[in-house]
Amino acid sequence: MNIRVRFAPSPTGHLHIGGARTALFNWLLARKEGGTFILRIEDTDVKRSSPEMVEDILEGLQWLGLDWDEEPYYQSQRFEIYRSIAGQLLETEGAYRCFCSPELLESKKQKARAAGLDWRYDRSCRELSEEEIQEYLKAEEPFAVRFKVPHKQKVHFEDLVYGPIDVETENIEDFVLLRSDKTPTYHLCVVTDDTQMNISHVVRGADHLPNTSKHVLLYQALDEPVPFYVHLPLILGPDKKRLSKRHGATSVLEYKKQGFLPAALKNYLVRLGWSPSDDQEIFTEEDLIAGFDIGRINKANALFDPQKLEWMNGQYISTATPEELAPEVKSLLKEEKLWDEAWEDKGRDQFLGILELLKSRAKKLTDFVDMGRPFFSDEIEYEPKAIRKNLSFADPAEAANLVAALEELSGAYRKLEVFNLENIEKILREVGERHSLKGGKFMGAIRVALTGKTASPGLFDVIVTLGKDKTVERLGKVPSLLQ
RNA sequence: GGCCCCAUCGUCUAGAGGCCUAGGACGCCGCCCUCUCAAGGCGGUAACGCGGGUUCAAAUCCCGCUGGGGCUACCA
Repeated sequence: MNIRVRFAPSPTGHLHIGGARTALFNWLLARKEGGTFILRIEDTDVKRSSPEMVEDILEGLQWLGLDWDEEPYYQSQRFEIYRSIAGQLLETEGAYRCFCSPELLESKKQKARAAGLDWRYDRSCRELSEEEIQEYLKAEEPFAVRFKVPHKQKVHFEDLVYGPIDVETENIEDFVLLRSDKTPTYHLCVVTDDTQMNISHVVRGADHLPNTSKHVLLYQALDEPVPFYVHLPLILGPDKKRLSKRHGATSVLEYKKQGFLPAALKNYLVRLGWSPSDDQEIFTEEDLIAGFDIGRINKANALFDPQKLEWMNGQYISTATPEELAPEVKSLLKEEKLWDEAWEDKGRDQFLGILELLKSRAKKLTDFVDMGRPFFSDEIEYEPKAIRKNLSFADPAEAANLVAALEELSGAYRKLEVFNLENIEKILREVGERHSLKGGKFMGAIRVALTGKTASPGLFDVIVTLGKDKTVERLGKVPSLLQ
């Protein structure tokens, strides 16, 4: 079977977590089966769609590496096609003209609601006589085209995730296909396009489950084959509510900005609603494509957990090589004005060494900037907390002792020919002992002097990486920092 | 309200009648490693919503309830 799937976002909003997951599942299915993944921009709502959002969606997909086949389709360029299908349905009496004005419908709706009744279009235009219709037409009354939902029938379809679903047509409204301004609605467009684009599997969010019966009816009226349906459980916010701006409803590009890796985000997303047959959590892209299986998609909605995403991202950063991380970190450093072109050539090894030191500690790419500041910049920010903890002494004698020890250490380092890990540690421990300073205490003070922080990579690594000159210089600043 | 869907640790999930004393992952807690913080290693915490059936046997099948979600637009 020739698998053709589509991701069909509406550019009325950003490409958010939920949309990205839908795109990912479509993409995985296509790539696994050697099928085709197409992108279709559903911009039929001219008022609410915007080119900026189209741009956001394309960029987001590109960032995630969800490459589409064929040129993207834009529904706004296909209005004539939808109109002709609507015309066809009018002819075959699968649809009818509705002359009710939106205002009239709104007031009917209000009234019904006030009376505590549930409202569905009352089909008052469905039985209009030919004369009445001609009269309206002659008067150039605007009309919408509504689908003629068959009476007392059962609509049935099989969803590959949710199984068999049956709905009584009595519960389905005569929905609008063409608005009175002649623009087509979603229902008409999806069915038309999925048919014309030969879509084999409709993979979309479960929020479309109630729409599906309408679509099946449309296929039947058009005498077209119904595609396979694969509805995906919804991703809800940590508060069990629909994804909102506070969590995942922001653009995936926001995650990029926050220092997430596309591979990590994809990996996290794929586990929302899908699980492998074993306990694997981290997947290479090849694993994912090979192991993806519609049969293992879950039915229950999932809650978005930012903590697990961070963990996942940290895993990807930890296992990445410094070379792989370098380009991303470079651009972040550039933004912060911390980038030095020397890192690209003669300082390259040192730069990579810094990344190596930090990567197991970083959860996000932006952490390289925060944690790496002492290495990338000479302007050290001394955390007040760090000074308080490691450079504060009630007893002046203690402070003097520390200063003396640091002076001795600086002197010894200055004279040190081979400034390597082994020698550095040996000297430091000796000096500490000579001044009766406990290892932790001494090193804590040095850590603050060198990095301004309470936490850093291993101190000896820091010293070697910083190099003799910077180490000595920073150690010399301690007296002015003491409290 | 009506219609549709769903229901295993706080979260993501494994589980397709006996393999379940319910497994893994995140988080949280503790220990180890240790110069701090991570990473890593080890251990712990914690769940089958409730009630009826069916069956020798039910987390797994059926029904009801409860709870949650979605849809209910001339939005998509």
